[in-house]
Amino acid sequence: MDGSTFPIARQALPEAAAERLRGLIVEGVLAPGARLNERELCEQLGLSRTPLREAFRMLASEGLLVQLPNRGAQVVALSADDVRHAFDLMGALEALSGELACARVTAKDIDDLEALQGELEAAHAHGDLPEYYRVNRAIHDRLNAIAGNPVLTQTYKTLNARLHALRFRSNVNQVKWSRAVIEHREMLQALAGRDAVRLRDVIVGHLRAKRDAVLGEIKR
Amino acid sequence: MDGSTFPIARQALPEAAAERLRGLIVEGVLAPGARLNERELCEQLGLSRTPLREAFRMLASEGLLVQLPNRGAQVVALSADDVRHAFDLMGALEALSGELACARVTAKDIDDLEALQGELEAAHAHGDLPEYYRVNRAIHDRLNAIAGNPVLTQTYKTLNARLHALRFRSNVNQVKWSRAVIEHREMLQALAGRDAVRLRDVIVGHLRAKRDAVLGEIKR
DNA sequence: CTGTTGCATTTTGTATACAAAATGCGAAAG
DNA sequence: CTTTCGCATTTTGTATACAAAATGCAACAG
Repeated sequence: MDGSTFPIARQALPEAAAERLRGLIVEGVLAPGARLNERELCEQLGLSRTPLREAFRMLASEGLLVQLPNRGAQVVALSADDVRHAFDLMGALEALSGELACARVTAKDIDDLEALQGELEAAHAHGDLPEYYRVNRAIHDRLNAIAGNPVLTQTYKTLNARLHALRFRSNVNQVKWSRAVIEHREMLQALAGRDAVRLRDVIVGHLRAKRDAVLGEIKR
Repeated sequence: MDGSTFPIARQALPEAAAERLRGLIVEGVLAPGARLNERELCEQLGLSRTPLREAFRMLASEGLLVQLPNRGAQVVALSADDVRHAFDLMGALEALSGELACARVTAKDIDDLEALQGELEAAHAHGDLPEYYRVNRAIHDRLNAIAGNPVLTQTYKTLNARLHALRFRSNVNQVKWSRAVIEHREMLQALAGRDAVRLRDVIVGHLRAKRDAVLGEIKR
């Protein structure tokens, strides 16, 4: 056995369908509130209703879909309160990531994060918002990985998918954007100094600002 | 329409099955690592494989089951590390509950919690461990409800189910038990004084102690 | 006696068939 | 002209049928 056996498991249809749908929801192709027709999706995805419905159940458990009795599934539409609540929780999750990371972070981790911070500031300087979001996400994911808590990571990823479903890739205003960059630098400093208390404060503040920015965009 | 229409939706088979299985897993009737035979469960629950499999997907998303390719579902068996990680996350969730609760708690809430605290101390005095666990859970659930964050509540409940699946209803030792009662009183004091910072510290410490107690029991 | 191979049986994964509920539209009544 | 009722169609929910993979056991080779 050389490990190169075909891992193309042909029984992963529900997982594959869920993954695909997750992408479509997060990218906004399937808009919030959109109703999902089973037959239609079956044809598009090339599978039958049984595995598709199992995928629906998974996504519903993740909070990306809501299933109405006898009326099928639809993409979740978050209210302003939902967003507020989700961001509050996200703040607690990321704060925990930071605390745990302080106890485990290595010199290489810091180097990598400083490189990412450089990319972040470059994206900011160029006004390249998509790139900024990409690097931002990479930083937060990296911090989460350093924390080394798979249960936390799973919870974080699930909640993140729900929030990304908002498509809040809106233009934040310049002042808030600059603030966010500064907060990222502060995060990195606190982490480098293994200052868990300060890191927690910075992260919670960072998420609070992000929450308010998103809520402001939503109101429009 | 008087609202008394039959809410016995006959299409809730997957939910009903999931609810039932969740109970069996949490109660320990279905032991960690146990493999679930679809046919067998179908007969016992009185339904066909289609809705049962949808229930499996839900429970797997909640982390109560693991599904192996072509080898069905089995009850999750948490490692010591899993328990450690789950409790660390639980600490962060409950700490957030406490912080949010400080900002929303009413006089009546405090009264109710003080009554529960009395029940808790009575259970402790009588050495009634099951009753202690019941009241303990009631207190934590109440705190969570006061926080008023449904996203948090959902996450909390799901994680709680996973931990209860451990059946750590083992006898904690007297010293730790007494400490827990004291910590509960401190929690209540901090909440009554709307001291979010102190409440957070007490809760995190409380969960850390609980985590270590459970880990100690597991090692046996 | 031990280990492996091949086959029968069981179990899982997917597709399809059938029943019940919801939906949409047109006709009829007010 | 609006509203409501009824029916045809669509869509969802569940059961079953079929295919592929896994499992267990017995026979055989070493």
